[in-house]
Amino acid sequence: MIDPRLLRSDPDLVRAGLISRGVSSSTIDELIALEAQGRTLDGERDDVRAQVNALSKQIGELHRDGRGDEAGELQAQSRSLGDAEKAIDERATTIGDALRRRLLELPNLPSPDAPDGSGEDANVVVRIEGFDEGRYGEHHRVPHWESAVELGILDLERAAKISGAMFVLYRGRGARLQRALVQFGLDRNADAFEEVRPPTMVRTDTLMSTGQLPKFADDAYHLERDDLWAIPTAEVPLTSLYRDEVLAETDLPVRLMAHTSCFRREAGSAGRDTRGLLRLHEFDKVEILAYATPDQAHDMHAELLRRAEGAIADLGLPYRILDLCTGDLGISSARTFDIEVYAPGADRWLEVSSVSWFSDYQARRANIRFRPTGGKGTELVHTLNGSGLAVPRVWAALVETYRRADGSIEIPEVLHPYMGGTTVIPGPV
RNA sequence: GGAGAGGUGGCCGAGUCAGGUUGAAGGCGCUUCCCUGCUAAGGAAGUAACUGCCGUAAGGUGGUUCGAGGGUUCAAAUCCCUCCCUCUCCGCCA
Repeated sequence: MIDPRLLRSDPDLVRAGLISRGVSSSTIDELIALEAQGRTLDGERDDVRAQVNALSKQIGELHRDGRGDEAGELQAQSRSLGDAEKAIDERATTIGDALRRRLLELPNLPSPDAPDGSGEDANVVVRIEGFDEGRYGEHHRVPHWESAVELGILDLERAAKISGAMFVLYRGRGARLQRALVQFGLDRNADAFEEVRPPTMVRTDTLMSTGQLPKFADDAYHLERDDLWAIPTAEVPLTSLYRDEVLAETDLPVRLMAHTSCFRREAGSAGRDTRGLLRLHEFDKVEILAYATPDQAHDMHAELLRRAEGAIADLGLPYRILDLCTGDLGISSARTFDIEVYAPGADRWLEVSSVSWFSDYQARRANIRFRPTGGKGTELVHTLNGSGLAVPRVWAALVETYRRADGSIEIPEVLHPYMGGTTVIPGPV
C-alpha cells in the first residue's frame, strides 16, 4: 500500500508515479477526494466523541459522589450526541472502507530509476551473459518435453493423469536433479541467509500483506472449507513472518531463504506456455528474501540480484538481465530485475528470477517496522526478494543446454556433489 | 472432533463474576540523573503504538487501541454474541 498521507502532501508525485504504471488520472482524483472527505469526517466524529467522553466522565464523577440522580440531563445530552456521532461515523466508515479498498488495489510507486514504459518491449536489457547463438548444434534444438520424456526422467502424461495439465512428475535421475537444484540453491546462500521452512497454506491476511490479494484472487488456489490459500511463492509466508512486529535497527538487515512448493492457478494465461515445464500449477523454488532499512535497501537489492544471478552463472547457463519498465512491474514492486535463462530447445528466454525491491509497500500492508537506533518512534522496513532458484525452468534449460549428440545429458560440475555420483544422464538405448 | 482454562503495555502480573477520573496497580527491564575511589547496592525522574489538528521545532491538544470483529450502555479491559490463538485432558493421527 502506498502512504495515504502522500495523497495530500505530494499529490503530484503520486499522480506521476501511478500514471506511469497505468492507473487512470480519474482514479487518482477520486482517491484524493476520498482521502480529504474521509479526513474531514474523521475530524468531526472525533470532536463529537470528545464531547461524549467528557460528559461520561462528568456522569461518572456524579455517581462517585453519590449524586447519580442528578445525572439525567447529562445522560440525555450525551445520548443525543451519541446519535449524531453514529450518523457521522457511518459516513466516515463508508468512505474509509472505500479508500482502503482502493488503496489495497493500487500498485506501488515505481522507483525513479525504473525505466519508464508500458509493455514488455520497454524493458531494458541490462546485459546478456554467456549467450552465443552459434554454439548450438542440432542436438541442442530438442525441447525438453521431447528429450526428457524420451529419457524417462520426465513423465508428463502420468502427471496429467494424476493431477491434470500443467502439473509435472519427475522420475529417477530427473527427480534427483530437481532435488539437487534445490540443495544447490539453498547451500550457496547459507553463508548469510537463515533457512526457513514455512507453511505453504496461509490465511487471507497473509496473502493480503504481500499484495496478491485482493486483486489477484483468481490466480491463487483457495481451500474454501478452511479458508486457506496455497502460497504462490515463499515470499508470502516469509514476508508475513514479522508481520505486526517491531524490529530493532540492529536486527536489520534480516536475510531469510526458503524452499517450498509454489502453487499458481495461472488463470490469466490459459493456453500459453503449456508445453513441458514452462508454466506449472505447482513447482519448487528457493526464495531469498530480506528486510532492510530504507538506507540498506539499494545495496540489498544488488546483493539479491548478485546471488540469484550467481546461481545461474555457476550452472553455466546463458542468461540476460532485464530492468523492468514501470508498466511491467508487479503490483507491489518499486523496481524489479528479471533474470531470463536461454533454453535452446524451446528457443526461448525463460524468466527464472524476479528480484524486486518493494520499498515500504508490503511493510505498510503487513505492518512491519523497526525502531531506529537512538531515534524516536518507529519506521517501516523495506522488503526485497528474489528467486534464488526456480527449479522447473532451470531444470528445463539444463536438460536442453547440456544435451549431447548421443542424447545423453551432462550434469554441470557444481551439481555433482548433489547427484550421488551421477555426472551424466545416459542417452536413450 | 469432545470437555475445560486462558489471551492485559518491552516482559511478568493486578483489575473482569458489584461497568464510571484505569491507558490501565505492583514488579522486572530499559533511559537519564544523584550518591559511591571502581563495581555492587541505594535514591529520584522518565519509559506503548497508531493517528487528526495546531506548531519551524520542542511540544500541545483530540481520537483509537487491554487477542480480532460486532452488540448493549450516557460510559466497556470489565456485560452479551461470533471468530482467532495458546494451554490441559480425552479421541484420532504421520
